[in-house]
Amino acid sequence: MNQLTENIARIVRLEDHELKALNSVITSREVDKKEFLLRPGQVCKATIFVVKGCLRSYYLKDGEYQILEFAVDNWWIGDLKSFLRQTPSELFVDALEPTQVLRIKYSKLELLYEEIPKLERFFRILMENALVAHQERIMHTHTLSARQRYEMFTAKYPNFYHSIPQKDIANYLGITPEYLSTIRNPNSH
Amino acid sequence: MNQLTENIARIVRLEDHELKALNSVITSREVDKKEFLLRPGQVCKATIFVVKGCLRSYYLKDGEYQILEFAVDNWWIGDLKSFLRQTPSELFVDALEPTQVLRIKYSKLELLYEEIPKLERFFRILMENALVAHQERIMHTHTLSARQRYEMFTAKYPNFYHSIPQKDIANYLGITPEYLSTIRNPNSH
DNA sequence: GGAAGAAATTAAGATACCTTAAGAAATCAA
DNA sequence: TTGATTTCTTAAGGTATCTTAATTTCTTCC
Repeated sequence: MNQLTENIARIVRLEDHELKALNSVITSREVDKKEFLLRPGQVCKATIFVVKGCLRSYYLKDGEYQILEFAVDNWWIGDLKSFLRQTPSELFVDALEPTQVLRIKYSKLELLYEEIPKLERFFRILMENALVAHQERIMHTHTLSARQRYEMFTAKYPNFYHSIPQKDIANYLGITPEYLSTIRNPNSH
Repeated sequence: MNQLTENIARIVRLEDHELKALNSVITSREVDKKEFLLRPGQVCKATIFVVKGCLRSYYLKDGEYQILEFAVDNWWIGDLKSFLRQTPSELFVDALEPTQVLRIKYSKLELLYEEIPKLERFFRILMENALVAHQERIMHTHTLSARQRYEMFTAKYPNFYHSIPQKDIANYLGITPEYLSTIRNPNSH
């Protein structure tokens, strides 16, 4: 068992032979800080699970970068659209710190779904939960001020937010680093 | 076959007996304009599929309503979080026009997943696609101006946007109806 | 078909957040 | 450790979008 299969086993019960089949398609990798796992134009061939560390995904629009999401311990990342359709990605994925990841290739996962129907269930539930989180994020951007969104962020990632550069947090929240700085200044309250 | 099973059959091939089992848990219903299918506090007991018409989901924050999404022909709606966890909802779901819907109860769907593994695949894929759409919506709110988001909206719902009140489109886009009005004014270009 | 209500428009003043810029602090590389 | 680079802070002026409010247009419903 590794951290990924443990995560799966928390949702669906896998038989020994299923665990074995699953483990045979998981590859491990250490990612250096600032190293890229995906760049625009490449097809996202594998889905990435973070064992320990922090990755981010972002894209370029009019020369500016925009972060889509962070992935910390026990979460998944990649370019979902590119992965699902095996089409060229529009996202960068890189590491904010030295990070250990596990990966499953698209081609292997497709076969595995046939072999292990419970894996299909796991990913259905994973996608459902991710969708709920995205809906909540959309609600927060519509209903909360920049300051409130920052407070939500620090509450959601209490162990991580100090190791993510402030300008990246600001970018993720959709504000400028200068404005985040004024928000954080206690005199601004 | 109905419009829902046709939609499913486009993604996964169902045997006759599976179709039959599926159809036995689908209930049909006409919804009047302004009629509610869900209110905060209620548990979202069924997932809703729109055959024809238009529903919306929204919530109240500080006395203001905020639309989360619209569902038009061939799309699904509800309070996903409430549905998945069978906990009290925070959302309203109501009809913007007379709408025909099909519904599947949570309790029935849970059983059906055991009986028809292909249904699990269908919903995995449905959730994946919805997640991609939500990611794109988040990217657009961060990268596009209000005017560009409005143009995306009319391009995405060419057959529907004129039947949705402008104030609701504005609300969905996260702007005021007054501002949408000035954006739409050709003199503002 | 007309009255009452709701939605859309227009405009003026207000505000949250942005841009630019410069200095201070932290991090990185050698 | 030190110099170079990146990040963070502070502040002043600017812009997209909001608020309020008044007017017009569109719906609803009896």
